[in-house]
Amino acid sequence: MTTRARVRDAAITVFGNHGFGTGVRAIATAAGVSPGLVIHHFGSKDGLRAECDEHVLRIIREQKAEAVSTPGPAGAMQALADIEQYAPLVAYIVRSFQAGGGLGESLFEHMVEDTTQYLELGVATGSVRPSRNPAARARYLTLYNVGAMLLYLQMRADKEVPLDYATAIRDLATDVTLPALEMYTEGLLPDSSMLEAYLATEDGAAQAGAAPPVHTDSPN
Amino acid sequence: MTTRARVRDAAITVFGNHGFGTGVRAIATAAGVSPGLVIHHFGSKDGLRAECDEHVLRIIREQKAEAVSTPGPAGAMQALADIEQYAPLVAYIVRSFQAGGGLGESLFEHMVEDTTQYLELGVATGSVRPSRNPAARARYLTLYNVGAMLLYLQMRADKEVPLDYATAIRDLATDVTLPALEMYTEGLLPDSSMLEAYLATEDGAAQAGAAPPVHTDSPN
DNA sequence: CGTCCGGTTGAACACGCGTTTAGCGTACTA
DNA sequence: TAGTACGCTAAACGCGTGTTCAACCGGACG
Repeated sequence: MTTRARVRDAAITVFGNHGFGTGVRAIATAAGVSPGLVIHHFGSKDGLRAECDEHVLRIIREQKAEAVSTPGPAGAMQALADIEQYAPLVAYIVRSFQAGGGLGESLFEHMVEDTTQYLELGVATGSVRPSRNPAARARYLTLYNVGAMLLYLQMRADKEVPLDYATAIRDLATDVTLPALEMYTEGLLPDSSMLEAYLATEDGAAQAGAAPPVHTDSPN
Repeated sequence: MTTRARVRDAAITVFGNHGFGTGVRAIATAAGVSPGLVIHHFGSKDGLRAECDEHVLRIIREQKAEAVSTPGPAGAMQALADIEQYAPLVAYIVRSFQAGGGLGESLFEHMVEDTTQYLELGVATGSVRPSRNPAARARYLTLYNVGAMLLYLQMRADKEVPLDYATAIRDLATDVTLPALEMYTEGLLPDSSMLEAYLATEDGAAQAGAAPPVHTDSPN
Protein backbone atom coordinates (compact mmCIF):
# COMPACT_ATOMS: atom_id res chain seq x y z
CA MET A 1 0.00 0.00 0.00
CA THR A 2 1.50 3.29 -1.08
CA THR A 3 2.25 6.01 1.46
CA ARG A 4 0.02 8.40 -0.41
CA ALA A 5 -2.96 6.10 0.08
CA ARG A 6 -2.08 5.65 3.74
CA VAL A 7 -2.09 9.40 4.28
CA ARG A 8 -5.38 9.70 2.43
CA ASP A 9 -7.04 7.00 4.53
CA ALA A 10 -5.68 8.49 7.74
CA ALA A 11 -7.07 11.85 6.68
CA ILE A 12 -10.51 10.35 6.05
CA THR A 13 -10.51 8.78 9.50
CA VAL A 14 -9.23 11.87 11.30
CA PHE A 15 -11.51 14.23 9.40
CA GLY A 16 -14.43 11.95 10.16
CA ASN A 17 -13.67 11.70 13.87
CA HIS A 18 -12.61 15.26 14.63
CA GLY A 19 -13.98 17.40 11.81
CA PHE A 20 -12.35 19.25 8.95
CA GLY A 21 -10.84 21.79 11.30
CA THR A 22 -8.20 19.25 12.31
CA GLY A 23 -4.67 20.32 11.47
CA VAL A 24 -2.33 18.84 8.93
CA ARG A 25 0.05 17.88 11.71
CA ALA A 26 -2.53 15.61 13.36
CA ILE A 27 -3.20 13.86 10.08
CA ALA A 28 0.51 13.44 9.45
CA THR A 29 1.00 11.95 12.90
CA ALA A 30 -1.93 9.58 12.42
CA ALA A 31 -0.39 8.44 9.13
CA GLY A 32 3.08 8.18 10.67
CA VAL A 33 4.68 10.72 8.34
CA SER A 34 5.85 14.32 8.50
CA PRO A 35 3.54 17.30 7.93
CA GLY A 36 5.56 18.43 4.94
CA LEU A 37 4.98 15.17 3.13
CA VAL A 38 1.24 15.63 3.23
CA ILE A 39 1.56 18.92 1.41
CA HIS A 40 4.17 17.47 -0.93
CA HIS A 41 1.74 14.77 -2.03
CA PHE A 42 -1.51 16.70 -2.20
CA GLY A 43 -0.36 20.26 -2.80
CA SER A 44 -2.41 21.73 0.02
CA LYS A 45 -4.89 20.79 2.72
CA ASP A 46 -7.74 21.56 0.33
CA GLY A 47 -6.17 19.27 -2.24
CA LEU A 48 -6.09 16.52 0.35
CA ARG A 49 -9.72 17.12 1.20
CA ALA A 50 -10.67 17.02 -2.47
CA GLU A 51 -8.88 13.71 -2.93
CA CYS A 52 -10.62 12.32 0.15
CA ASP A 53 -13.97 13.36 -1.28
CA GLU A 54 -13.17 11.74 -4.58
CA HIS A 55 -12.03 8.52 -2.94
CA VAL A 56 -15.09 8.29 -0.71
CA LEU A 57 -17.39 8.90 -3.63
CA ARG A 58 -15.64 6.19 -5.63
CA ILE A 59 -16.00 3.65 -2.83
CA ILE A 60 -19.67 4.55 -2.44
CA ARG A 61 -20.27 4.01 -6.12
CA GLU A 62 -18.58 0.62 -6.07
CA GLN A 63 -20.47 -0.34 -2.94
CA LYS A 64 -23.74 0.85 -4.42
CA ALA A 65 -23.21 -1.34 -7.44
CA GLU A 66 -23.69 -4.45 -5.33
CA ALA A 67 -26.20 -2.93 -2.93
CA VAL A 68 -28.49 -2.12 -5.85
CA SER A 69 -28.55 -5.77 -6.76
CA THR A 70 -30.59 -6.42 -3.59
CA PRO A 71 -32.91 -3.43 -3.12
CA GLY A 72 -35.66 -2.99 -0.56
CA PRO A 73 -35.60 -3.73 3.17
CA ALA A 74 -33.22 -6.67 2.76
CA GLY A 75 -30.67 -4.43 1.03
CA ALA A 76 -31.19 -1.76 3.65
CA MET A 77 -30.51 -4.25 6.42
CA GLN A 78 -27.40 -5.43 4.67
CA ALA A 79 -26.27 -1.82 4.28
CA LEU A 80 -26.91 -1.25 7.98
CA ALA A 81 -24.78 -4.23 8.86
CA ASP A 82 -22.03 -2.95 6.60
CA ILE A 83 -21.90 0.29 8.54
CA GLU A 84 -19.70 -1.26 11.19
CA GLN A 85 -17.25 -2.13 8.48
CA TYR A 86 -17.31 1.27 6.81
CA ALA A 87 -17.52 3.35 9.98
CA PRO A 88 -14.75 5.80 8.96
CA LEU A 89 -16.49 6.45 5.66
CA VAL A 90 -19.80 7.09 7.37
CA ALA A 91 -18.19 9.52 9.79
CA TYR A 92 -16.51 11.34 6.92
CA ILE A 93 -19.75 11.55 4.97
CA VAL A 94 -21.66 12.93 7.94
CA ARG A 95 -18.97 15.57 8.48
CA SER A 96 -19.12 16.35 4.80
CA PHE A 97 -22.85 16.96 4.94
CA GLN A 98 -22.50 19.19 7.99
CA ALA A 99 -19.66 21.24 6.54
CA GLY A 100 -21.16 21.71 3.10
CA GLY A 101 -19.10 21.20 -0.01
CA GLY A 102 -19.88 19.17 -3.08
CA LEU A 103 -19.76 15.64 -1.61
CA GLY A 104 -22.94 15.97 0.40
CA GLU A 105 -24.97 17.41 -2.46
CA SER A 106 -23.64 14.81 -4.85
CA LEU A 107 -24.55 11.95 -2.55
CA PHE A 108 -27.93 13.48 -1.87
CA GLU A 109 -28.76 13.62 -5.57
CA HIS A 110 -27.76 9.99 -5.96
CA MET A 111 -30.01 9.07 -3.07
CA VAL A 112 -32.93 10.96 -4.60
CA GLU A 113 -32.41 9.04 -7.81
CA ASP A 114 -32.26 5.71 -6.02
CA THR A 115 -35.36 6.54 -4.00
CA THR A 116 -37.20 7.49 -7.16
CA GLN A 117 -36.46 4.16 -8.76
CA TYR A 118 -37.25 2.23 -5.61
CA LEU A 119 -40.60 3.97 -5.23
CA GLU A 120 -41.41 3.41 -8.89
CA LEU A 121 -40.76 -0.26 -8.41
CA GLY A 122 -42.92 -0.29 -5.29
CA VAL A 123 -45.78 1.42 -7.08
CA ALA A 124 -45.51 -1.04 -9.96
CA THR A 125 -45.66 -4.04 -7.64
CA GLY A 126 -48.43 -2.51 -5.53
CA SER A 127 -46.41 -2.24 -2.31
CA VAL A 128 -46.37 1.57 -2.40
CA ARG A 129 -49.23 3.97 -3.10
CA PRO A 130 -48.91 6.05 -6.25
CA SER A 131 -48.26 9.78 -5.96
CA ARG A 132 -49.50 12.80 -7.87
CA ASN A 133 -45.87 13.87 -8.22
CA PRO A 134 -43.43 10.96 -7.83
CA ALA A 135 -40.34 13.10 -8.29
CA ALA A 136 -41.38 15.53 -5.56
CA ARG A 137 -42.26 12.67 -3.25
CA ALA A 138 -38.92 10.95 -3.75
CA ARG A 139 -37.11 14.20 -3.04
CA TYR A 140 -39.31 14.82 0.00
CA LEU A 141 -38.68 11.39 1.49
CA THR A 142 -34.94 11.62 0.89
CA LEU A 143 -34.68 15.11 2.34
CA TYR A 144 -36.63 14.22 5.45
CA ASN A 145 -34.95 10.89 6.16
CA VAL A 146 -31.42 12.13 5.54
CA GLY A 147 -32.04 15.37 7.39
CA ALA A 148 -33.51 13.63 10.40
CA MET A 149 -30.67 11.15 10.52
CA LEU A 150 -28.03 13.86 10.34
CA LEU A 151 -29.74 15.89 13.05
CA TYR A 152 -30.10 12.81 15.25
CA LEU A 153 -26.45 11.85 14.86
CA GLN A 154 -25.25 15.38 15.43
CA MET A 155 -27.30 15.79 18.60
CA ARG A 156 -25.96 12.48 19.83
CA ALA A 157 -22.34 13.42 19.22
CA ASP A 158 -21.77 16.59 21.21
CA LYS A 159 -19.10 14.92 23.36
CA GLU A 160 -15.62 14.59 21.97
CA VAL A 161 -15.78 10.81 21.97
CA PRO A 162 -16.03 9.83 18.29
CA LEU A 163 -19.57 8.28 18.57
CA ASP A 164 -20.49 4.78 17.50
CA TYR A 165 -22.55 5.20 14.35
CA ALA A 166 -23.76 1.61 14.28
CA THR A 167 -25.49 1.74 17.66
CA ALA A 168 -26.64 5.31 17.10
CA ILE A 169 -28.39 4.33 13.89
CA ARG A 170 -29.91 1.30 15.56
CA ASP A 171 -31.23 3.54 18.33
CA LEU A 172 -32.67 5.92 15.78
CA ALA A 173 -34.42 3.01 14.10
CA THR A 174 -36.02 1.80 17.33
CA ASP A 175 -37.13 5.32 18.23
CA VAL A 176 -38.62 6.01 14.85
CA THR A 177 -40.05 2.78 13.49
CA LEU A 178 -43.42 2.90 15.21
CA PRO A 179 -44.35 6.51 14.41
CA ALA A 180 -42.95 6.14 10.91
CA LEU A 181 -45.00 3.02 10.22
CA GLU A 182 -48.09 4.67 11.67
CA MET A 183 -47.52 7.65 9.44
CA TYR A 184 -46.79 5.52 6.41
CA THR A 185 -49.90 3.37 6.75
CA GLU A 186 -52.46 5.59 8.45
CA GLY A 187 -51.26 9.12 7.80
CA LEU A 188 -51.72 11.97 10.23
CA LEU A 189 -54.95 13.63 9.13
CA PRO A 190 -58.36 11.98 9.53
CA ASP A 191 -59.79 13.29 6.26
CA SER A 192 -58.59 14.66 2.93
CA SER A 193 -59.99 18.16 3.28
CA MET A 194 -56.59 19.85 3.62
CA LEU A 195 -55.12 18.01 0.66
CA GLU A 196 -58.16 18.82 -1.47
CA ALA A 197 -58.04 22.44 -0.46
CA TYR A 198 -54.38 22.60 -1.47
CA LEU A 199 -55.04 20.83 -4.78
CA ALA A 200 -57.72 23.42 -5.54
CA THR A 201 -55.01 26.09 -5.28
CA GLU A 202 -52.94 27.14 -8.26
CA ASP A 203 -49.77 26.01 -6.53
CA GLY A 204 -51.36 22.74 -5.57
CA ALA A 205 -52.54 21.96 -9.08
CA ALA A 206 -49.18 22.93 -10.53
CA GLN A 207 -47.33 20.77 -8.03
CA ALA A 208 -49.66 17.88 -8.75
CA GLY A 209 -48.59 18.02 -12.38
CA ALA A 210 -52.11 18.65 -13.66
CA ALA A 211 -52.95 21.63 -15.83
CA PRO A 212 -53.30 24.54 -13.41
CA PRO A 213 -56.65 26.34 -13.41
CA VAL A 214 -56.77 29.51 -15.48
CA HIS A 215 -55.71 32.46 -13.39
CA THR A 216 -58.21 35.33 -13.23
CA ASP A 217 -55.92 37.85 -14.86
CA SER A 218 -53.94 35.49 -17.05
CA PRO A 219 -54.26 35.72 -20.88
CA ASN A 220 -56.93 33.59 -22.48
CA MET B 1 -28.27 50.93 24.54
CA THR B 2 -25.20 49.77 26.34
CA THR B 3 -22.02 48.96 24.45
CA ARG B 4 -22.03 45.49 25.88
CA ALA B 5 -25.40 44.78 24.31
CA ARG B 6 -24.22 46.26 21.00
CA VAL B 7 -21.26 43.91 20.95
CA ARG B 8 -23.49 40.98 21.81
CA ASP B 9 -25.94 41.76 19.02
CA ALA B 10 -23.13 42.28 16.54
CA ALA B 11 -21.70 38.92 17.56
CA ILE B 12 -25.05 37.22 17.00
CA THR B 13 -25.29 38.71 13.53
CA VAL B 14 -21.71 37.93 12.54
CA PHE B 15 -21.81 34.43 14.02
CA GLY B 16 -25.05 33.80 12.19
CA ASN B 17 -23.78 35.05 8.84
CA HIS B 18 -20.24 33.67 8.84
CA GLY B 19 -20.23 30.88 11.41
CA PHE B 20 -18.63 30.50 14.81
CA GLY B 21 -15.17 30.35 13.30
CA THR B 22 -15.25 34.10 12.78
CA GLY B 23 -12.56 35.97 14.69
CA VAL B 24 -12.98 38.31 17.59
CA ARG B 25 -11.53 41.13 15.50
CA ALA B 26 -14.32 40.88 12.92
CA ILE B 27 -16.95 41.02 15.63
CA ALA B 28 -15.23 43.99 17.25
CA THR B 29 -15.13 45.81 13.91
CA ALA B 30 -18.81 45.07 13.28
CA ALA B 31 -19.65 46.50 16.69
CA GLY B 32 -17.34 49.49 16.19
CA VAL B 33 -15.11 48.69 19.14
CA SER B 34 -11.64 47.29 19.74
CA PRO B 35 -10.89 43.56 20.03
CA GLY B 36 -9.65 43.94 23.56
CA LEU B 37 -12.96 45.37 24.73
CA VAL B 38 -14.83 42.27 23.63
CA ILE B 39 -12.64 40.10 25.84
CA HIS B 40 -12.84 42.66 28.65
CA HIS B 41 -16.62 42.43 28.68
CA PHE B 42 -17.14 38.72 28.14
CA GLY B 43 -13.92 37.22 29.48
CA SER B 44 -13.29 35.13 26.39
CA LYS B 45 -14.71 34.23 23.02
CA ASP B 46 -16.49 31.27 24.56
CA GLY B 47 -17.99 33.57 27.17
CA LEU B 48 -19.31 35.78 24.40
CA ARG B 49 -20.78 32.77 22.65
CA ALA B 50 -22.43 31.60 25.87
CA GLU B 51 -23.99 35.02 26.41
CA CYS B 52 -25.25 35.04 22.82
CA ASP B 53 -26.87 31.64 23.36
CA GLU B 54 -28.50 32.84 26.54
CA HIS B 55 -29.80 35.99 24.90
CA VAL B 56 -31.20 34.14 21.90
CA LEU B 57 -32.92 31.61 24.12
CA ARG B 58 -34.46 34.41 26.17
CA ILE B 59 -35.83 36.15 23.09
CA ILE B 60 -37.23 32.87 21.81
CA ARG B 61 -39.01 32.25 25.08
CA GLU B 62 -40.54 35.72 25.07
CA GLN B 63 -41.56 35.35 21.45
CA LYS B 64 -43.02 31.92 22.09
CA ALA B 65 -45.17 33.32 24.84
CA GLU B 66 -47.21 35.25 22.31
CA ALA B 67 -46.93 32.71 19.52
CA VAL B 68 -48.47 30.07 21.75
CA SER B 69 -51.51 32.29 22.17
CA THR B 70 -52.38 31.64 18.50
CA PRO B 71 -51.42 28.04 17.77
CA GLY B 72 -52.03 26.04 14.63
CA PRO B 73 -51.54 27.06 11.00
CA ALA B 74 -52.39 30.69 11.71
CA GLY B 75 -49.66 30.90 14.33
CA ALA B 76 -47.25 29.11 12.03
CA MET B 77 -47.95 31.62 9.26
CA GLN B 78 -47.43 34.47 11.66
CA ALA B 79 -44.16 32.92 12.80
CA LEU B 80 -43.10 32.57 9.17
CA ALA B 81 -43.80 36.24 8.56
CA ASP B 82 -41.80 37.14 11.64
CA ILE B 83 -38.76 35.41 10.22
CA GLU B 84 -37.93 38.40 8.10
CA GLN B 85 -37.84 40.46 11.26
CA TYR B 86 -35.76 38.01 13.25
CA ALA B 87 -33.45 36.96 10.43
CA PRO B 88 -30.23 37.34 12.47
CA LEU B 89 -31.67 35.16 15.21
CA VAL B 90 -32.70 32.48 12.73
CA ALA B 91 -29.24 32.46 11.18
CA TYR B 92 -27.65 32.17 14.62
CA ILE B 93 -29.95 29.32 15.59
CA VAL B 94 -29.24 27.41 12.40
CA ARG B 95 -25.49 27.79 12.95
CA SER B 96 -26.01 26.69 16.52
CA PHE B 97 -27.73 23.50 15.42
CA GLN B 98 -25.01 22.73 12.90
CA ALA B 99 -22.16 23.39 15.32
CA GLY B 100 -23.64 21.48 18.24
CA GLY B 101 -23.64 22.92 21.73
CA GLY B 102 -26.50 23.23 24.14
CA LEU B 103 -28.68 25.79 22.35
CA GLY B 104 -29.79 23.44 19.60
CA GLU B 105 -30.71 20.63 21.94
CA SER B 106 -32.52 22.99 24.26
CA LEU B 107 -34.60 24.46 21.46
CA PHE B 108 -35.28 21.00 20.08
CA GLU B 109 -36.67 19.80 23.37
CA HIS B 110 -38.92 22.83 23.56
CA MET B 111 -40.16 22.13 20.07
CA VAL B 112 -40.92 18.51 20.96
CA GLU B 113 -42.93 19.72 23.91
CA ASP B 114 -44.85 22.22 21.81
CA THR B 115 -45.52 19.62 19.14
CA THR B 116 -46.78 17.19 21.76
CA GLN B 117 -49.27 19.69 23.08
CA TYR B 118 -50.35 20.75 19.61
CA LEU B 119 -50.92 17.16 18.53
CA GLU B 120 -52.85 16.44 21.72
CA LEU B 121 -55.08 19.38 20.96
CA GLY B 122 -55.53 18.17 17.38
CA VAL B 123 -56.45 14.68 18.52
CA ALA B 124 -58.94 16.09 21.02
CA THR B 125 -60.65 18.22 18.37
CA GLY B 126 -60.56 15.45 15.79
CA SER B 127 -58.26 17.20 13.32
CA VAL B 128 -55.40 14.76 13.93
CA ARG B 129 -55.50 10.99 14.10
CA PRO B 130 -54.61 9.45 17.46
CA SER B 131 -51.35 7.58 17.84
CA ARG B 132 -50.34 4.44 19.70
CA ASN B 133 -47.47 6.43 21.20
CA PRO B 134 -48.08 10.19 21.12
CA ALA B 135 -44.74 11.08 22.69
CA ALA B 136 -42.78 9.09 20.12
CA ARG B 137 -44.84 10.56 17.30
CA ALA B 138 -44.26 14.13 18.47
CA ARG B 139 -40.54 13.48 18.71
CA TYR B 140 -40.55 11.82 15.30
CA LEU B 141 -42.35 14.71 13.62
CA THR B 142 -40.10 17.30 15.24
CA LEU B 143 -36.92 15.44 14.40
CA TYR B 144 -37.90 14.95 10.78
CA ASN B 145 -39.19 18.45 10.14
CA VAL B 146 -36.33 20.23 11.87
CA GLY B 147 -33.75 17.92 10.35
CA ALA B 148 -35.12 18.33 6.84
CA MET B 149 -35.24 22.09 7.20
CA LEU B 150 -31.67 22.29 8.46
CA LEU B 151 -30.42 20.05 5.67
CA TYR B 152 -32.33 22.04 3.08
CA LEU B 153 -30.98 25.36 4.32
CA GLN B 154 -27.45 24.05 4.57
CA MET B 155 -27.48 22.67 1.04
CA ARG B 156 -28.84 25.97 -0.18
CA ALA B 157 -26.13 28.01 1.52
CA ASP B 158 -22.83 26.70 0.19
CA LYS B 159 -21.93 30.08 -1.30
CA GLU B 160 -20.50 32.74 0.96
CA VAL B 161 -23.46 35.07 0.43
CA PRO B 162 -25.37 35.04 3.76
CA LEU B 163 -28.54 33.38 2.28
CA ASP B 164 -32.04 34.77 2.60
CA TYR B 165 -33.81 32.53 5.07
CA ALA B 166 -37.26 33.91 4.35
CA THR B 167 -37.26 32.98 0.66
CA ALA B 168 -35.41 29.73 1.32
CA ILE B 169 -38.08 28.63 3.78
CA ARG B 170 -40.81 29.64 1.37
CA ASP B 171 -39.14 27.58 -1.35
CA LEU B 172 -38.92 24.63 0.98
CA ALA B 173 -42.61 24.96 1.72
CA THR B 174 -43.59 24.96 -1.95
CA ASP B 175 -41.34 21.98 -2.67
CA VAL B 176 -42.66 19.96 0.23
CA THR B 177 -46.32 20.79 0.71
CA LEU B 178 -47.76 18.40 -1.87
CA PRO B 179 -45.82 15.28 -0.88
CA ALA B 180 -46.23 16.12 2.79
CA LEU B 181 -49.99 16.49 2.46
CA GLU B 182 -50.19 13.29 0.44
CA MET B 183 -48.22 11.50 3.11
CA TYR B 184 -50.25 13.02 5.94
CA THR B 185 -53.64 12.12 4.46
CA GLU B 186 -53.01 8.99 2.40
CA GLY B 187 -49.82 7.52 3.83
CA LEU B 188 -47.30 5.65 1.77
CA LEU B 189 -48.26 2.02 2.14
CA PRO B 190 -51.43 0.58 0.60
CA ASP B 191 -52.21 -1.76 3.50
CA SER B 192 -51.38 -2.19 7.18
CA SER B 193 -49.50 -5.47 6.91
CA MET B 194 -46.10 -3.95 7.74
CA LEU B 195 -47.42 -2.04 10.74
CA GLU B 196 -49.23 -5.12 12.04
CA ALA B 197 -46.14 -7.24 11.57
CA TYR B 198 -44.13 -4.73 13.59
CA LEU B 199 -46.76 -4.52 16.31
CA ALA B 200 -46.64 -8.31 16.63
CA THR B 201 -42.96 -7.97 17.48
CA GLU B 202 -41.75 -7.48 21.03
CA ASP B 203 -40.22 -4.13 20.14
CA GLY B 204 -43.36 -3.08 18.34
CA ALA B 205 -45.61 -3.93 21.25
CA ALA B 206 -43.27 -2.20 23.68
CA GLN B 207 -43.09 0.91 21.53
CA ALA B 208 -46.86 0.94 21.19
CA GLY B 209 -47.12 1.19 24.98
CA ALA B 210 -49.06 -2.06 25.34
CA ALA B 211 -47.83 -4.85 27.58
CA PRO B 212 -45.18 -6.68 25.59
CA PRO B 213 -45.74 -10.39 25.03
CA VAL B 214 -43.91 -12.64 27.45
CA HIS B 215 -40.49 -13.49 26.15
CA THR B 216 -39.72 -17.18 25.82
CA ASP B 217 -36.92 -17.18 28.36
CA SER B 218 -38.13 -14.39 30.62
CA PRO B 219 -39.14 -15.19 34.23
CA ASN B 220 -42.77 -16.01 34.87
C1' DC C 1 -9.11 71.30 42.13
C1' DG C 2 -7.53 66.62 42.77
C1' DT C 3 -8.51 61.94 42.62
C1' DC C 4 -10.25 57.90 41.38
C1' DC C 5 -12.54 54.58 38.50
C1' DG C 6 -14.90 52.21 34.75
C1' DG C 7 -14.96 52.09 29.72
C1' DT C 8 -11.90 51.93 25.96
C1' DT C 9 -7.83 51.57 23.01
C1' DG C 10 -3.67 49.95 20.50
C1' DA C 11 0.30 47.41 20.80
C1' DA C 12 2.23 43.30 22.02
C1' DC C 13 2.54 38.22 23.26
C1' DA C 14 2.25 33.31 22.65
C1' DC C 15 0.57 29.92 19.94
C1' DG C 16 -1.16 27.02 16.15
C1' DC C 17 -1.98 27.03 11.53
C1' DG C 18 -0.73 25.89 6.39
C1' DT C 19 3.05 26.09 3.75
C1' DT C 20 8.05 26.44 2.10
C1' DT C 21 12.70 25.18 1.85
C1' DA C 22 17.10 22.84 2.28
C1' DG C 23 18.94 18.70 2.79
C1' DC C 24 19.32 13.66 3.63
C1' DG C 25 19.12 8.85 2.13
C1' DT C 26 17.94 5.38 -1.00
C1' DA C 27 17.00 3.02 -5.13
C1' DC C 28 17.03 2.92 -9.90
C1' DT C 29 19.76 3.94 -14.32
C1' DA C 30 23.38 4.69 -17.60
C1' DT D 1 30.51 2.96 -10.24
C1' DA D 2 28.80 7.65 -10.84
C1' DG D 3 24.65 10.16 -11.49
C1' DT D 4 20.16 11.27 -10.71
C1' DA D 5 15.56 11.42 -9.48
C1' DC D 6 12.42 10.63 -5.78
C1' DG D 7 10.40 9.92 -1.04
C1' DC D 8 10.87 11.93 2.98
C1' DT D 9 12.18 14.79 7.17
C1' DA D 10 13.31 18.69 10.18
C1' DA D 11 13.26 23.29 10.72
C1' DA D 12 11.72 27.53 9.73
C1' DC D 13 8.56 31.32 7.79
C1' DG D 14 4.53 34.21 7.70
C1' DC D 15 0.17 34.78 9.19
C1' DG D 16 -4.01 34.91 11.91
C1' DT D 17 -5.78 33.69 16.13
C1' DG D 18 -7.39 34.55 21.23
C1' DT D 19 -5.76 36.98 24.89
C1' DT D 20 -3.04 40.31 27.91
C1' DC D 21 -1.20 44.65 29.34
C1' DA D 22 -0.08 49.38 30.01
C1' DA D 23 -1.86 53.56 29.10
C1' DC D 24 -5.56 56.97 28.17
C1' DC D 25 -9.85 59.52 28.49
C1' DG D 26 -14.01 61.35 30.55
C1' DG D 27 -17.01 61.95 34.15
C1' DA D 28 -18.33 61.43 39.27
C1' DC D 29 -17.08 62.52 43.82
C1' DG D 30 -14.68 64.35 47.98
